[in-house]
Amino acid sequence: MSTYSVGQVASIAKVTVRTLHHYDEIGLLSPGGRTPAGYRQYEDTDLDRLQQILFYRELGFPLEEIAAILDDDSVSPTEHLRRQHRLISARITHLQELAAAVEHAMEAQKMGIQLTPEEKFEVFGSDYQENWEDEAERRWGNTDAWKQSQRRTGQYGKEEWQRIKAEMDSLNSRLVEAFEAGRPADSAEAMELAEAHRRHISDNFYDCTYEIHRCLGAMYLADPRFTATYENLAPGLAQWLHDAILANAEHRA
Amino acid sequence: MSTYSVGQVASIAKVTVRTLHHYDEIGLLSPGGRTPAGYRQYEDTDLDRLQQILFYRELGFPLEEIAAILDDDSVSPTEHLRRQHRLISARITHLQELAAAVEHAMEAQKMGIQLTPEEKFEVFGSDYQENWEDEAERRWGNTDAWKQSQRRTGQYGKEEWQRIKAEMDSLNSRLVEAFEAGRPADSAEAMELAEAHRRHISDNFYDCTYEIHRCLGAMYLADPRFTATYENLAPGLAQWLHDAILANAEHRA
DNA sequence: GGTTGACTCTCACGCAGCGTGAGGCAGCAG
DNA sequence: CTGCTGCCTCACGCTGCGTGAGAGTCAACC
Repeated sequence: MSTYSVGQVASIAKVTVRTLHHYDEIGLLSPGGRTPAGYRQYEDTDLDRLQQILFYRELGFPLEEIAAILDDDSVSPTEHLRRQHRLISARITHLQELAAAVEHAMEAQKMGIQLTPEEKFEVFGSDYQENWEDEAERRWGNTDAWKQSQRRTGQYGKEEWQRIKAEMDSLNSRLVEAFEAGRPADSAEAMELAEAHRRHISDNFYDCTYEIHRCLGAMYLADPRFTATYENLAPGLAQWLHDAILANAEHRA
Repeated sequence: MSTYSVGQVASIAKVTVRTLHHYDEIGLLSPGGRTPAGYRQYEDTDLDRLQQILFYRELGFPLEEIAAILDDDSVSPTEHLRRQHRLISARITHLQELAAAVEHAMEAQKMGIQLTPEEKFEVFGSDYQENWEDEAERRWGNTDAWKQSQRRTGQYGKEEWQRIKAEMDSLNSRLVEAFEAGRPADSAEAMELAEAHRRHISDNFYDCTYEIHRCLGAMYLADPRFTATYENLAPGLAQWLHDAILANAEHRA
């Protein structure tokens, strides 16, 4: 088994020596051994690991995350490769969307059309990273709702979640208000709130059709995980919201 | 011509307020004006520029370079779009090479072939003109998403939840078994498991009609909070369970 | 053996691109 | 006039290295 010095590894992998030092420092990639003089000696297994590191780095993962991924013994090398392939594909898809958006912009410019502010930034929401914990995709990655929500939520940072939560809270307080004011669930106001609720989901998670929204309404009554949320706000609210969602779906369909 | 506050721009373009402040600080994107109180007021042209910035940023350009590119008056807007398209295409090509390399590695692994060190890193160097050092695009909200979903389920009575969970686990392992044995989703076995699933919900949570069960099946695909559960058990299980639930509902109705 | 030049080591500071408060004013609702 | 939300300006912190400084190491050539 041959060994390599930092410089050799650096030139093979096309990274700088400093980078290798850094990876050693933070424990991401420590060489198999050292010479008596203290020179780092990398082995073939270290090269393999470095390759993996560079793959994930190229895909935008922070080094800490990469360490966690690679040190997870429950994942076989083959699975790693599959995962990488999946991630790359996702990234490619995203870039293709970007390209399409650029083409779109070119056409709009030619025709002298003005895009709305929201339109202009649509593509930036979609992302290429996904939760490496769930080994999903391939066969069923074509279900749109899943793809969408996964793509979107995966990219949300703290501020996004705070924003979503803030929107949710404001929506909820409006729900409570209308409910406590005694508005019937099939009133115009209630239906509008239900519609806002649906849009909130569509905007932030996945395309929520009336069909799916109806299902959600049923869940709010049926599943205690959801019921608790609304019943804590106001007793009877879960039922009321459910009815409002139904009325709204009926009304718009 | 309408104007926008930092917060509005931030939510439209899906960047943080801090980012906009930063771009203002370094002179990359200064708002068209300020209110008497010092509030930043962005105009439509600022939004256009921001869009360009985000494009180039996504492609890994350092901000300083982006400023130089955008402030070069000798380049027409149309030229910019064309350039962006070229850059995106180049990046896609590179990623496709990466993907091919991964496939190559997978084959080598299957066959038990050892790649030479140089071979392993070939793709990382392949000279392509621009400096594609991917600046770390670190937006990583997944953990928060996960925490959120955890928090919701945490609202139960503990003991009861444990019993239910035990039952659920046993049911799940039977699902995994059947799924990994390759049973089709419309087989008798699959449908019976789906029926058991429905009964488990009926017994422990709520009256789960076939109608609601169908909804649940859809939710398992659409909502990541549910999907994660099943996909973690076995990749593809969410889809399979969804199909089995549908088949069962069809069958009994 | 001595010298040279390429290579390596360990600090240690610097820089980009923001994240994340702290502390304080602005503007509107009740 | 009080409270809430959004905005402001510092200013320090973090990641992922780049870039020397100062010193030891190694193989080669004289």
